[in-house]
Amino acid sequence: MIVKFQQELKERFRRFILDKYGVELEVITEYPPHAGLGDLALPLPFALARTVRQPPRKLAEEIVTGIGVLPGLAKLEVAGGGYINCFFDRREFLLRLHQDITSERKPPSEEGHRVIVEHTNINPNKAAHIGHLRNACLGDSLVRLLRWSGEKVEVQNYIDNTGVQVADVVVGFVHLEGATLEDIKKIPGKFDYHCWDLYSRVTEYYQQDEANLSKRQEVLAHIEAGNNPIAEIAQYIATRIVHCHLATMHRINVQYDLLAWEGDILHLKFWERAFDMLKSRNAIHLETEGKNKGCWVMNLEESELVSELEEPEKIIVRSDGTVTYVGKDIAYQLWKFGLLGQDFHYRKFHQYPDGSLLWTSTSNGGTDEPPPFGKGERVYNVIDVRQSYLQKIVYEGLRVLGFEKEFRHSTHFAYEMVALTPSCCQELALSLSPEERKKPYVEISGRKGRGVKADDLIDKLTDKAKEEVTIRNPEFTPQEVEELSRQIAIGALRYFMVKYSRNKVIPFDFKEALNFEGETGCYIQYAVVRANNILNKLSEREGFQEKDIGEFLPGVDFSVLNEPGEGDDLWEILTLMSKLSEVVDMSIQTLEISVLAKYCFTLAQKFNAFYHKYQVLREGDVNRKRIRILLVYLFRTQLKRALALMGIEVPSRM
RNA sequence: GCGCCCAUAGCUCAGCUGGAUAGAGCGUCUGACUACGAAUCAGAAGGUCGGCGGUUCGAAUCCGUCUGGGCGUGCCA
Repeated sequence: MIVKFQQELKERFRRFILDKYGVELEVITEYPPHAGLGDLALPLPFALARTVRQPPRKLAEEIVTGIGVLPGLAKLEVAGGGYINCFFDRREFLLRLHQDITSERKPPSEEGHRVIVEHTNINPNKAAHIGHLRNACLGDSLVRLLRWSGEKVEVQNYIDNTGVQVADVVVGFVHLEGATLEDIKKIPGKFDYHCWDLYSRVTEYYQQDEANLSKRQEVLAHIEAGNNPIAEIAQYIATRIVHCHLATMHRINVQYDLLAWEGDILHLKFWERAFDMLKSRNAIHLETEGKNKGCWVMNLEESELVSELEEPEKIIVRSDGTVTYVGKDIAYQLWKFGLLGQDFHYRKFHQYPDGSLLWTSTSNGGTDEPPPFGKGERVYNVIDVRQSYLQKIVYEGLRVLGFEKEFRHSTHFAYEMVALTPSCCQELALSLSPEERKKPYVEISGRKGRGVKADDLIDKLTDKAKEEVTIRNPEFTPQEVEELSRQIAIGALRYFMVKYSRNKVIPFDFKEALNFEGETGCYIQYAVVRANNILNKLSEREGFQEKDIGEFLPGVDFSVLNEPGEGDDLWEILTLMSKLSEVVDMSIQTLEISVLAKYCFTLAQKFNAFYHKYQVLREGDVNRKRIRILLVYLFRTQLKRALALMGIEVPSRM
């Protein structure tokens, strides 16, 4: 809401500078370091001083006296070496803020462009781990932010069901366990956990004797050929694991619109189509000599990527004729933009408890009337930073095909990995080599079965939350405790996963992750719960209803807002609340969910301080009381909204 | 070798496109619950912003360089 207000101000200053000094300047606003210096600062005189060649302080004074009275402002002041500080008219601002926070947000228009966000993308051969959680929390938060800012968003989850990783688990079942499809189907309990252990046993099996690797090749060949028992086993494993992953992700409030299966990209010959396009554009060529003889390679000599490579070429099709992951991904990316001239078939895969449907791609026998998928205007791929180079090649593929706009509209949402601290490994009884022990952290490795499983972490968090809830509320029913601790656990987890900037490695540590105090999701939830408690007590004791606020507002005397003590305290929180949409824009622009996370925490902090300092229920002065009620209500509404953008719910009590 | 990223308080991190006294959380120490529930709050201690140059009226922020660490650079994904 503060953005609109600022634009009006900037325009007034821009025109004044143009009239008086004949200089066209972009007026920049910033926030003063503390509230005493005003609500908005204009460093404009410094910029003007350069062209006009006069001291900034003097210019600032001229501008302040010359520009006169501005709407919405209480006063202007010159400060420091030449800042112009603006003080808002607090009453007017508060009324605008109330209007803004209580009005409905318009839903995205149906005919608008569609944005595609791809995230999660876990290989369907083992349980999800904490690294995958970071991906899903970031991706899902981005989805929520985009939707809130009015975008129509389609969420895709790519399933690599034909790759090496699934093949390895098949090797495990068939060659290590001697299991048939029927045996595998009978495996009870957490199937993804079973595969987690099996997968690392297969890695050991390969290490015992390199000849064992031939089993992987056999299985891969069977999967590719299709219509055989091995392929059936692979598909069964992948599908069952995907259901496990969906269940895990559902626990943390993450949903998808479409599962895109790599197998379908192959069966429907997406790659062949993309291959033709690349060939006809001479974007790739068949290498006839040298070490890449027999491969189709993309020439990157003219790309800025060339400096990252030893060879200015990237193999797209191997000499045995199979396509690499990059090739498949180019085809997929083309499809996402509606550039491939081909489409999947679709059928329903799963229905979420809220009624929304998850669709899946399929190679044949799809449902008659699926909703439209693909044809995005912009595409975000949430993939960890280690794949930056491959992502660049995928986008480069679009560019060399002449799709300049789509190239520019492809965004790799890159984030750093979650790693394990040596102490965390010790806690999990994971063995480390002497070199690894010396490192600050070690990578998670599904292959080695080294990692913290997502469900285990969620369980731990939930158990701890249960303890805490029960200590504080021994009278709660088991169902209440269950629901509240779920919300608290997920809040803690989701906040933990987004509070770090994305280019920071998270060295995972149970103590930090299981914390409910300080800068945590729980802290923020607690602030909202407190605000709700006040509103609930008001309603119990005085029959207050939230809609009463709109009615008493016109009659309130707002002079309290201008008092040095209380006025300034309230004002600080109110201006902070007004910045949510600005923070959301910033988060999207920089792809930093941590910006929003930090904002929520700061807002909660300010409220907690207010909570201790000022009483609401027992305040005798009517105007004071009403303004405090207004603040509590606006705070509650705004922070709850901000938390929802990170998929964090607010418990009714805690 | 080349490319990308990181280095700020004992620990984990913020610090927006350069701007007004470098901020949080955890940990340590001192205080505050007959309640709008202390999963909280108030206060204290703790920093030559990795080193050295440069640009600028002004640099944690931009440029160069060095050091230390991480990750890429596959006919794996």
